[in-house]
Amino acid sequence: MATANGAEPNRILVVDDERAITDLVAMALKYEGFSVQTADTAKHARHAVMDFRPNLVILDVGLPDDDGFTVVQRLITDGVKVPVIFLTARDATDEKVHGLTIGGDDYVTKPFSIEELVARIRVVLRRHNPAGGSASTKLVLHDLELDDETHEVFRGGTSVDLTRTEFRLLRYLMMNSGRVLSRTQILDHVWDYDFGGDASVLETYISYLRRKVDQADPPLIHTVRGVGYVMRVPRSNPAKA
Amino acid sequence: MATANGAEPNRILVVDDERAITDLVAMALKYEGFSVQTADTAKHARHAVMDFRPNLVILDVGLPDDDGFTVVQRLITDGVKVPVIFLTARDATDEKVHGLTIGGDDYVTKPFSIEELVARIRVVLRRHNPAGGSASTKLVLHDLELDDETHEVFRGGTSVDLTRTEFRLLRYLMMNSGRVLSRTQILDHVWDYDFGGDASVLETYISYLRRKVDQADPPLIHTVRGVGYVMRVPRSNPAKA
DNA sequence: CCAACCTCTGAGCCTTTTCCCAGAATTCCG
DNA sequence: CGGAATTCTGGGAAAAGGCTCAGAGGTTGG
Repeated sequence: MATANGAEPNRILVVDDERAITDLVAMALKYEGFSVQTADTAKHARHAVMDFRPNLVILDVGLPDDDGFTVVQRLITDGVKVPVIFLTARDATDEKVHGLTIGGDDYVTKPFSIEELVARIRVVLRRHNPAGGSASTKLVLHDLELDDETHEVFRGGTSVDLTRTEFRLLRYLMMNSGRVLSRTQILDHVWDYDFGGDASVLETYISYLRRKVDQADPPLIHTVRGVGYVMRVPRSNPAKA
Repeated sequence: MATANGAEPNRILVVDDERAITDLVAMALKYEGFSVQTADTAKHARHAVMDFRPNLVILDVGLPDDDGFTVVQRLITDGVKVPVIFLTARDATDEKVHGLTIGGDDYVTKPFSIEELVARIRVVLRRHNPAGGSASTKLVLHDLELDDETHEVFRGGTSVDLTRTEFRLLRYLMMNSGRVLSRTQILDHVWDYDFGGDASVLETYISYLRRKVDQADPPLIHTVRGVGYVMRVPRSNPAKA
């Protein structure tokens, strides 16, 4: 949840000149329970910061009127202290993309997966919000643990090595444990937004995950035929003697 | 932490006429928990010292209106006693610079790495603040020790020789042990702020470090594929709940 | 001025990961 | 039970990521 038990939702400002990006991100974040505003230029961004007072800014460094670093400098000058997650192009050999992580901010390269972005948002918000921040970075389901910060996964106390995609998929499933997720939903969240491939990858990765983390009893990853997948600890089944 | 369990944060005044420098340093130091103010001339600096009462001043010697040496003399005349870290250009082999450090102060040549500057700050503050300064200068992880003051590194009691870059990299990794650090993050902190190269140099240095300090068992430097690096003593069994 | 040392680059090599495919297995339903 | 739809899984090709080495260029100190 984006809010700590009923408190005000966190406000997030999304700044990018590509409409497709802001729309995509805004929709995803709203669904996550955040309060979202968007801006498409550095100028609008500065106004929005003053006005909207976001708890976090997602900022494209390739803005037409100003680069992201400058925007942040201006904010600091204005006395505004707000964490930033930068969006950078994959081929960012630019000098512009330097020193961005100095202030404890983070960055995500385009194209990204929604899941990845949301995960980063949570990490940054937790770091900057020690108040409600005793919440750990760990997801737990039965004897399966996933630690976002250290990137470690344990099943029944034993460490398991996962690849990046496996890790993201498992995180998404665990975050929504108990809820049945459609293939499309999963694909849209876990894979990069420009993924054009076949949906069967998902099945492959489910298979990988089952082999790596779901050999133990009881199984936690369940197929809902015709619908999708769900993670949960199965209710005790009396049919079995 | 910049503060000893909840005490007042240390105040640092950053004086440089280049806006990019003060911003960069201010951002980094704020994130480290210091309280920071900036000034861009000697005149402003003197006012800020009176006003802000910093515990430490970071002072460019190449100020437009006055050189750093004079600024310090004035402060002494005014009866203000505050440690100073001087910023000098790389080619300043002047005796002047050496003269500057006689008061237990220190100096750092531009361009510097954030990591290096922060390390120096801690050393100077500790020296001038023996009160709360029982914090040791040693970093320890398993049987690996790094002593900031003596610049020595031991693995399993055996001394290891590191070059400057190796040492800085190792220090940064150890300081953040348990946390996965991205390549960009490491580059931003450990390499000089004007470094324009690509991340492959980091891989080279990781390789050097592994050869020099991580041949022993268990390995402490771990690659998190697709993410970055992390130092930790591997655990196959986490604490049970 | 030379020698030693350090930093960074680029290339080659190897490993891992991702993705796609196709056949096997499972489930559903009449 | 049989057939269709759906899901699972192993194989393999292509791409990505990471490691190491040799050497160029720069700096330092004698």
